[in-house]
Amino acid sequence: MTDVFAALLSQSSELVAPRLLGCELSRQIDGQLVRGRIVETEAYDQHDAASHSYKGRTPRTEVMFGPAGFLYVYFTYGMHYCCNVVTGAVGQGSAVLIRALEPLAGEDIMSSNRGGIIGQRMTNGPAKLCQALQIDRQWNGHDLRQPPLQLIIRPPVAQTDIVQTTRIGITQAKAVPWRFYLRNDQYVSKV
DNA sequence: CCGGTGATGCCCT
DNA sequence: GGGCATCACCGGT
Repeated sequence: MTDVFAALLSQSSELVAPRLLGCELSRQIDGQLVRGRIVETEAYDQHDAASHSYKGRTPRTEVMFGPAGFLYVYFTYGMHYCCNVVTGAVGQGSAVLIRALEPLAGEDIMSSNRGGIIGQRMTNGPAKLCQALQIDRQWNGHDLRQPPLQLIIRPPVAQTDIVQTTRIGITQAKAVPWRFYLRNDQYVSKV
């Protein structure tokens, strides 16, 4: 396959989730660059009771069943957005939740979007980083190869720098170890 | 630092 | 109508 981006993301969410650590989300807002390094992810899959796609295709989860490399944005708890990178083959219903970023550029814009918060609490949670990058429902289904919101693939991080553990904030399939984060990274949402 | 809790809207049963 | 892949704030330590 010549399309490296699609080839990488077309793998299972369980494989893609650790691979996205060290990759970057790049966003342009009013001509300004806002960028962050992914430091924490979680995998979700159709055969996974914690996944939105578990009960099959619905209008809400339609994007999850589409091609890899697109963004699945969902709204939860009446006020928060979270974003996922769709993975796997078409029809598979799998995605990787982006749970935390290390800010690399545009910290002033992120801080402004976050009500003035600076530092780790600016982007150390899935809804926090969406707020910082101004990602909401209108970005659901966005092609992550296209500006103004792109996923930048970086070389894989060393296996020894990755911690694998159980996912956060779910009530189903709590034992499944599909959360991945960078060891000793201060921007991870929770140790 | 820690745990408890209220805010608030949409999706699916 | 119940539950939710969350967050900020509050009070006690």
